[in-house]
Amino acid sequence: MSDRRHDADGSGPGSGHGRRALAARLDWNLIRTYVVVAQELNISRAAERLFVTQPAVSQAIKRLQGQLGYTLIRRRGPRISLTAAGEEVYRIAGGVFADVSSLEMPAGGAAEQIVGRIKLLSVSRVHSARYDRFLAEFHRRHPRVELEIEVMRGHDLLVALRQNTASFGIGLCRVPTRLIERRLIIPQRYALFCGRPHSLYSQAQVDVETLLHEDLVTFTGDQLGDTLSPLTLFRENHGFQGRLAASSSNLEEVCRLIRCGYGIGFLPEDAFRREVEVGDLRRLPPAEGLADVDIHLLWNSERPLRPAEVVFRDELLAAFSGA
DNA sequence: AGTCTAACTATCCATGGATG
DNA sequence: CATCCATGGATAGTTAGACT
Repeated sequence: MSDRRHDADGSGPGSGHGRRALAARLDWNLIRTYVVVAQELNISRAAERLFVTQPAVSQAIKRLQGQLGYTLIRRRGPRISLTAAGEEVYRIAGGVFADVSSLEMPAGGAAEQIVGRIKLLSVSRVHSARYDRFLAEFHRRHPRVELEIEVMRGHDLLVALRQNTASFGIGLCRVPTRLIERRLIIPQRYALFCGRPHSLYSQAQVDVETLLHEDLVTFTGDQLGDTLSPLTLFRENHGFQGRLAASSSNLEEVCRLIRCGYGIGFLPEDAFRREVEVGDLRRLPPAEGLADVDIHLLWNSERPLRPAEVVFRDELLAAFSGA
């Protein structure tokens, strides 16, 4: 959107004579779009990552080729591939984005004093005393590193990391995923809960058999069988037959629905201890919990990390290494 | 299945006239 | 002279349907 109508200098794309320098007329948004296409080698997937439709990406590539004056992508039946020029543009664009990223760190930052900004995407209710201790210690050691934390759904978090819009993610990533590096940091155990209005809340003795026919409150992700699928497996293995009474993709809302008596539901045990203590929730059997759904530190494997990000990652992983 | 094309809509922004 | 507002051109987006 940055350079509309400014090509109205009488020279069409690729016309050669009397036009402004490439750097002045190039629409950098098109480069960003192209980088995603080159990574995905699939226009539809690139469109998904960029939150636009497939034709929008197709047209953007055409415009970029028009501005550059040469072909970047060739079609082979239903597939696309990069031309030699396309490979070169991708290589150069990667360097440009790394350089632009480094602008976020003020020039001349003292070598011994790490300066910069870290944008962290996190799923809600990450509960870990060690994580809190790390954040406190990190701030004490690097007071000039600014930290921004944005809470979002697990799936959105992965999409945002692939788009390179944040430094790191703190979230679920059960299986290796394209473009995402992951390191386990916080093991998390899910257990069954019910709320105060639920009939089981005040029942003296509750066994697992009783639970099998209760209505369920679940994560939307659980229904889709993605990041929380160990819970789906558990549900199948134990033959839960209750109907789905309510669902949400947001942990807080799942907790609210359970608290309001919609049914029994799975929640991360440590994150909701407080609700149990104040009597809003009751922890149900089995005592050993249901499934482990671990929290990972996540980042884009193709992102060139800035100094503050390298320090953050290394110190976080060190803080979580060992028992 | 994946991509392209055509037709249409939405948005941005330069321009110019009206107004205080 | 500054500000506001209407207008119109250019561009980027969308959907629907055709093409490879």
